[in-house]
Amino acid sequence: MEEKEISKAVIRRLPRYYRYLGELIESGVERISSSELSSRMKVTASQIRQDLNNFGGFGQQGYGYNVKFLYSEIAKILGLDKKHNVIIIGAGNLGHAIANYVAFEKRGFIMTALFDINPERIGKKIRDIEVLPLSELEAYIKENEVDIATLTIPKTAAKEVAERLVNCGVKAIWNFAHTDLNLPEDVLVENVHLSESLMRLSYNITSVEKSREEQK
Amino acid sequence: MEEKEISKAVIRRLPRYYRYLGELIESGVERISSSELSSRMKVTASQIRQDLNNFGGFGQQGYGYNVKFLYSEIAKILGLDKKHNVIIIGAGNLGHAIANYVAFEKRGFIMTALFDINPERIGKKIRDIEVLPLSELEAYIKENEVDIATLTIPKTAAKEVAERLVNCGVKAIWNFAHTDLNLPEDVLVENVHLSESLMRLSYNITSVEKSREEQK
DNA sequence: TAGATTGTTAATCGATTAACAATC
DNA sequence: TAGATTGTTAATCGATTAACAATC
Repeated sequence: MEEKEISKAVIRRLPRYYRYLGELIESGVERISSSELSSRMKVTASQIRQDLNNFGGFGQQGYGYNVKFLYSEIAKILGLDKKHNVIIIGAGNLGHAIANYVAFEKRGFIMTALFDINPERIGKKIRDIEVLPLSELEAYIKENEVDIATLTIPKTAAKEVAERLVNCGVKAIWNFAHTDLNLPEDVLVENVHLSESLMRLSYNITSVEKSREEQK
Repeated sequence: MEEKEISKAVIRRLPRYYRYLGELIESGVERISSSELSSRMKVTASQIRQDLNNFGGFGQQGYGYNVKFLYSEIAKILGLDKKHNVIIIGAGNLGHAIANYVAFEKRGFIMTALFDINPERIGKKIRDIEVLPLSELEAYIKENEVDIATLTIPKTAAKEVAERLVNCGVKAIWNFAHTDLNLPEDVLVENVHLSESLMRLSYNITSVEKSREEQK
């Protein structure tokens, strides 16, 4: 009913609020004002209050925000109160790194299987997650619930595999391949383009150098 | 002299233009109009022209843009025409993945060394990049030019190592640790927070589910 | 109650899109 | 020359910040 349509900018900031609140809990802080959080996170207090109020009034006038309560509310908003089964296509180093990262499980992301085409990798286990042959992808998805498919394969294979996933009904893809996947609108794609990230850093290095030269 | 101050939004899009232009070159396209590129990239033609004109007039009225020329101009803007020496702190799976990704070298990012504290990893080689003990970090940086330091270590170690890097004069950090580094203003930090990316995907999954429920 | 701080409206700022004159 | 398409200005849209009344 209340369709306010949350902007991407707000969503981009939510996980960061969540992370800071988690740290506050660890250090035993029970309540926090938007201005105190503002100085820690280096964003304006106004923005914090605006962002949070997109989802409801989590604070209390004169008091601020209860850290634990706000933390759990943001968890709900982000869907971290639900389990998500995640498969990983591509059991190379990057696939390994993600499968090994146990903190994901804590947030409800359960890594259930890896897939690869390399016979040497098939059958091996990472933690207790088995590496299956890519040829069994469809059969696996038919028998197991898959909420998120992670693509850690070269870009040459990515588009084809993505289509196979979509044909099996997978609705969310975490894409590490260096390419855009052109998929139907109802399929959610979250891209992690490492090379683009590195180029942005390179851009900033370059523009600092240029402005230093100009000062001479 | 001409300090227009390019917005972050523009910089975020530049590597994507670069990628598409690279693909166009590969498929033999010699020239392209902003509207043709617009339909491929799913951004407005107006935005493409605005973005590019921040850096100069690369096109020609009535013709469009020469693909190879524009590609090489964007490369220059991104600093890809210069070599950047990159070290990697943390020779785990993620560090391995990055060290193994040869496409970075093509763009001028030369991986020169890995560092780790785990004795089992020290001395090993990835391609021909050696894994050195973290204790030698300072000595290495003194003797070798390091343009970018990559942090692929747990967040507990990240802040301390980042400070060591800054003390040695490193001016750019590519940070994969799940934490913010609070460093001096003149140190450039590019964050890759994988868990935040996964949470954004989870948010979108959740909000699709919610809107489906509301429709009932 | 007085002080603190939120929730929310209004003002500002910046980014995107539209339009069109310039020009190849 | 006529047609196409850029470069650029102006209009619109959206996001951020400021301000303050509501209220704990």
